Amino acid sequence: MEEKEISQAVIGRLPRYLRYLGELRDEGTERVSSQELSDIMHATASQIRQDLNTFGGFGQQGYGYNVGYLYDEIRKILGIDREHQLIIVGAGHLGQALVNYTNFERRGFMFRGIFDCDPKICGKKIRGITVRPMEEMAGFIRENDIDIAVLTIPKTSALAVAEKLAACGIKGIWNFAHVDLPVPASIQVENVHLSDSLMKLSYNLSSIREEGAADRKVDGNGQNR
Amino acid sequence: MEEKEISQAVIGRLPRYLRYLGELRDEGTERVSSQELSDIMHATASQIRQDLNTFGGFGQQGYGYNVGYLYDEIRKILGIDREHQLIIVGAGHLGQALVNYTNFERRGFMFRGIFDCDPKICGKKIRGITVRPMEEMAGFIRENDIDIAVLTIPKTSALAVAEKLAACGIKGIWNFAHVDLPVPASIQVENVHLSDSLMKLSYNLSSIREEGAADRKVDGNGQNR
DNA sequence: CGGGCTGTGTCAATCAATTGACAAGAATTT
DNA sequence: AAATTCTTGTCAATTGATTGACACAGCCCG
Repeated sequence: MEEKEISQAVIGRLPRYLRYLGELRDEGTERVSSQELSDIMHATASQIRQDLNTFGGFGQQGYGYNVGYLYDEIRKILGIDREHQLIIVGAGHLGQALVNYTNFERRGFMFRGIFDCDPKICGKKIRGITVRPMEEMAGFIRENDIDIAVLTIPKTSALAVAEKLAACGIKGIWNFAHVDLPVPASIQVENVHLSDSLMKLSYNLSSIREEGAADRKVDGNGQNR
Repeated sequence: MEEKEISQAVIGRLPRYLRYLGELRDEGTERVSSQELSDIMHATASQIRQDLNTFGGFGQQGYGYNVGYLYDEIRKILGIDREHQLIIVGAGHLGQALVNYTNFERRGFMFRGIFDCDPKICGKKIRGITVRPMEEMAGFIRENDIDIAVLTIPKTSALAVAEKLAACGIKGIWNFAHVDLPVPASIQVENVHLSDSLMKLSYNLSSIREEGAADRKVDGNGQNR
């Protein structure tokens, strides 16, 4: 399907491009040059052109990029031009918070089911979705064409659940459990290790940077430096 | 304070080292070699040695690394050998979920206050912490030596709040709002852009990898490849 | 409809990160 | 106590990512 391996660094920047393009589109801007984008996003124009060119020539010399067209193309590249069917595994606070966050559905990530091993929670409804027992998970995935499972369970049970998910043919796992999941390479895992992120912040706090207190500098991933 | 700039790539791997070292320590292992760690973590031994050596010679030739000692040293490097005082700004689902997640406190990240602009929520208690109106935030930060603010508010209000936080001298922001915060460089921002993370997963789903369905391969950040 | 201008696509150069190789120090064995 | 094994710290080589430079395509103005 793909010609040459595309670096995760580039992929990681696409959602950010999409975000700024969406804003431009919403305010009625029709065209944008890599230089203008670069000014807004605090990235180099060269990087923007290089990144976009990985996927094809979306721009036009002397004109720039058409905002709406580029926006749609990036959506296609990211595979968010169609719906994804998700389930939440683990109906704890975080699982419930994610279900209640409607922005995901606006982007085509549809929560179809919630599963939990605690029988006390099963039957309860969260934003209209019934919490089901774990035993029903495998069947549900197959019947409802679920492609992504969101893991919001403690690390202790994460491995067992991941194996179960792998067995019933899930394609991707959005993993909030604080472990690395040893699943087959055919399953994509995207980790959200919140405490790791917090520790990084902690490190950056302690290692005070002088930097002459320049007003601000945001890197390509929107991180301050 | 620091001698040479240390790359964020290295910092990003420290929490993962810490996690595996913690597990080794808990199961009573006293010493570990970079080779052994490399086998467990699926990273190259060379990278582990290189990373650790950025901060000093923690190991001993012919012996390896002392698990407990290395664990403590990495904690110090990350600045999690002492308590951090946090507030949550935005008492929505996500904010509440984070407050209820006790693992952060176990690592020294103490939630001291919750703030929200909605007067209907103010006064409510979440895990014993009262939700306060935004007006009290600046005073609270100063009085309680808060160093980190957790931003779990919609993107529309995030910029204004970030400015307010900057004005009252916060040191770090853990940003869950889907915007880049233009704060002074003296304030550290760690972004958790959940929808970006989901989009990355979506991309990796669509670009099917053949890879001979090798059992698994986990990269240095615990991502499958 | 031609000339100047703009701005992409792309190649080369630079910079950064990762991996490999090995000398030398410390532990362990004999 | 010498020999052997183990394993770090570090340097060099490689690989990967980012930036800079520019030819040329297409727009826009007169």
